[in-house]
Amino acid sequence: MLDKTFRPEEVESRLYALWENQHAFACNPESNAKPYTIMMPPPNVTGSLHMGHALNHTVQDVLIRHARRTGRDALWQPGMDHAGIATQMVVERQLAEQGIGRRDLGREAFLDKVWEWKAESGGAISRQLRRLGTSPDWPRERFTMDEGLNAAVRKVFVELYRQGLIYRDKRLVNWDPKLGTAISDLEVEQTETKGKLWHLRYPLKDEPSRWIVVATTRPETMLGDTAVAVHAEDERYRDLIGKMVVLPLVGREIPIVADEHADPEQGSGAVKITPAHDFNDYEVGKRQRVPFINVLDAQARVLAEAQVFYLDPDTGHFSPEATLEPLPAAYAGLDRYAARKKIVEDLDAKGLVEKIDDHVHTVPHGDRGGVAIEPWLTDQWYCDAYTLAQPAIKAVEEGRTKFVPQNWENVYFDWMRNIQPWCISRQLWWGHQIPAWYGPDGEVFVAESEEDAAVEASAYYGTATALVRDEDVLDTWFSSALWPFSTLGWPEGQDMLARYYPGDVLVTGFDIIFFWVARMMMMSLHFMGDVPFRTVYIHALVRDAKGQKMSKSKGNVIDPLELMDKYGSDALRFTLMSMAAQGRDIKLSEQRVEGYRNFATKLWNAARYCEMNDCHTAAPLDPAAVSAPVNRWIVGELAATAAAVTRGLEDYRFNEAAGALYQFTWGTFCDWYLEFTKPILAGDDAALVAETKSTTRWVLSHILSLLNPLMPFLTEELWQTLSLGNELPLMLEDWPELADGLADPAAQEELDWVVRLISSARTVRAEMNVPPGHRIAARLHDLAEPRRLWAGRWEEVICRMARLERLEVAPAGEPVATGQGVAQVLVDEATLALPLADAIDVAAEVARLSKSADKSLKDLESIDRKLNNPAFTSKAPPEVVEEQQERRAAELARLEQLKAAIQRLGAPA
RNA sequence: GGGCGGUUAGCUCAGCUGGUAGAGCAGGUGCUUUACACGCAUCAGGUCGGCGGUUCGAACCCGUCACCGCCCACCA
Repeated sequence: MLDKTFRPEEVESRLYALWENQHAFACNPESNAKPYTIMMPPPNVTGSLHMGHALNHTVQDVLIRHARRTGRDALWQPGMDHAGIATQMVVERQLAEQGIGRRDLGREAFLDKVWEWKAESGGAISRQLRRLGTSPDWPRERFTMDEGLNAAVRKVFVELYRQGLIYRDKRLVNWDPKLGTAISDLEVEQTETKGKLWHLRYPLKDEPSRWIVVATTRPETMLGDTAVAVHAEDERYRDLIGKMVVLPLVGREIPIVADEHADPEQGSGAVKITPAHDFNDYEVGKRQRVPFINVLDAQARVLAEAQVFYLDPDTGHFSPEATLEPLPAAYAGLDRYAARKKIVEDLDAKGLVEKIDDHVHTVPHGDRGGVAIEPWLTDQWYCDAYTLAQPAIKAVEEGRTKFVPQNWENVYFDWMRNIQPWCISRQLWWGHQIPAWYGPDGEVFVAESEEDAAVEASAYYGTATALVRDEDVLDTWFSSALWPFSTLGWPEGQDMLARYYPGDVLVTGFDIIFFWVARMMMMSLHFMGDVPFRTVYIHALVRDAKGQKMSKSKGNVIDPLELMDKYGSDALRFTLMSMAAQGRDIKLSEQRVEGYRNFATKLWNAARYCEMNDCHTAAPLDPAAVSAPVNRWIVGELAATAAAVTRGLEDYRFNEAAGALYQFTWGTFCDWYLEFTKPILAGDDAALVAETKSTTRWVLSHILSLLNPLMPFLTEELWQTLSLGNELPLMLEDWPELADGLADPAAQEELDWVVRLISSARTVRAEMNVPPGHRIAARLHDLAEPRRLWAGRWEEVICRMARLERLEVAPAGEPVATGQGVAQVLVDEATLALPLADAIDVAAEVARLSKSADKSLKDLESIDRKLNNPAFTSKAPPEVVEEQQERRAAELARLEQLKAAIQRLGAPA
């Protein structure tokens, strides 16, 4: 006998082990079945399961479990991402606790530490994903730094380099001074910051008593100023264009130039130009051909000597070597903020600070390190994303890859059509080291191995020459971009690729459309010649109550593991599926999870009831051959539910699949069918009992089967405990495919009528405050017998109603019961008279019926307004008009009945 | 500045092709009805953000305004 409640903690690990032992998650490359592929977005090796993962992986698991059960050869490719910056930060932080810096260890030893860390604590998340019940093909798990994937990365890098799509360039990058690395545009977050706007006086060279005022939010960068720009049309400064100013504190002579960048409306209208420390100034510097002067080191401290670079106007490249120029010793080694303070003080002391305004502006910050980004002039590797983007744009335009919901395509297009060069090098150690080697003269040799590079170098130099490998590693997203094919063995093996590429669907949140989806599209199209997946399903982001992204640093995380401990994985999964239709945000409430835990318990108890009544051992059912109306009805309802669930899963409308199951299981099967059939099971019509038990078993089995992808543990446990299948676990059983035509409209209408009759009777009881135990000798009048399937079998209805409602229904045909003590219930053409004797308050009953009559009258008027409107009858489709006419007739009849009922109570209608 | 999404019951949200506004939770009332109190029954609760338009008919389509949120760009 089943326990009273489902205890997930006792079931989940046992069933999960069972599935894994039976290789139930494995794809089968040998089979003839049509493949179905989902590439798991590889979680960070540092990650722990958060709500976003839970949603993302539940969606994928539901899809893959459904595909598997519809006979597809399903591959859910799992894996993990090495997460360059995140992982290196974790390990560095641990080392820092022991007072060790990564440079103390050196590259090799540090990387050993990272691998050690990965072996010990990396991959906690894959255990947590198991906890969630996910069913990827675990033995095929890949890591972005597996040797096979490393080879793919090297090959892609080398090929793109040879095709001119990867190149090295000196330009301004987003530099994170805390992490000491370049980062891409996407890793920069704009943060609104309260700052100051300093108005500084720059004296003219020829007239030292006269000055031009520039406004800046970053006074410390003045050390690298190489011009002052004003607008050509600006009357205030027109006469100054072409004159020189002497840069205070530094003494450098710099020109006042006319440039469109200067906006007369902003600041003082004159803007200092620091081409090596500001992206706009960089462009101005190129236009005005002024020097680019770097004044900061990698930690954003002021240099002792500025590095001056000149741009060659012909080649567009910088001078390879910097010319050094001394900077004031007072600032050397100061952090940029300390330097700012001191520089402002020193300028003020000289009377060169005109004014200081409060100023709110947005400042770029690194998304990992959290410090302000420094635009910094360095040599980095770039990928020509523009060229790679063109086929990726076309593929979506042509519908070879579709976004669901489709509106995300616009986001994708906007970004792709304005795509910038992708900075792919990072000054980190953990990651794929760039396969580039330098000769003594700086000549670069890009090759898949050191040996190959050496061969190229000797050819180039004419003799064997020592090479030094580029120290940088690649952006983590570079290897992620190859994930759809690198995990399938590219470039070595082609078999898995041929079978499982391209994937069917990619499931992800919109926050990584740019980071990942776009780049997979670009790389896959370039190297595989085909899209990486046919569909991109974009789900909502799970946020906190304020709409903030959940993050550990904000401390606003709801932990899915805690929810699973408390309510079970199935409840969490079902909750997430029920909410999957929402817009962009999911605000998760624990109450909701609790509600679906209750749903799990409800189903559990329905199964327990079936077990107690030996329904689980009943004979198999041919659903087309059922005869009793109540059984025909539930079979039809189940068939409709199955169709809704299948449709929901196929259309990525998970909430509808979940909703249909919830509604049917609780609201139809438990609330009505099981109650209807209790008297049957207690009766002595052996054939009817047998059919009802078989039907009950059949419906329960189908509920479990349809619910299985959403609630794999509970359904599997019941399936196996009650022996509802044969040897196969439920997760490998065929998906229910029900024949058309199981719906029986007559039975449906009949049962619907009974439901309404009983509900109405209950309402009367409740509103009239009839004591619960009070039995009522009710009478049913005016039944249109020919319409009723059960016209000759009233005992069934009586039996049910007597049991459920403590009514004793007299056979039809007896005179209408009237009088002061009789409440009346109308259901379609029939009237149920409930003699309540002293229990009833006549005035209250009249009021109740009058309220119904009023509503009926109002509805009738509203329908009449429509029908009396010639525009409606002439323009609306005939079926809509007809529908309204039918409604009118029904409403009119109901009104008459209500009036009659009120009259029978002795009150004027 | 450009774009996207949202505004429906007290709360969280569904509502697909325009045709009688829904669910869960919370709330009120009543139930030791032998599957389930993680339950059963029942009730109440709505100007579908405002205004205008299209339409026979608008929560839904169009315009506009307000507020909330997100993305991109810029920010002297």
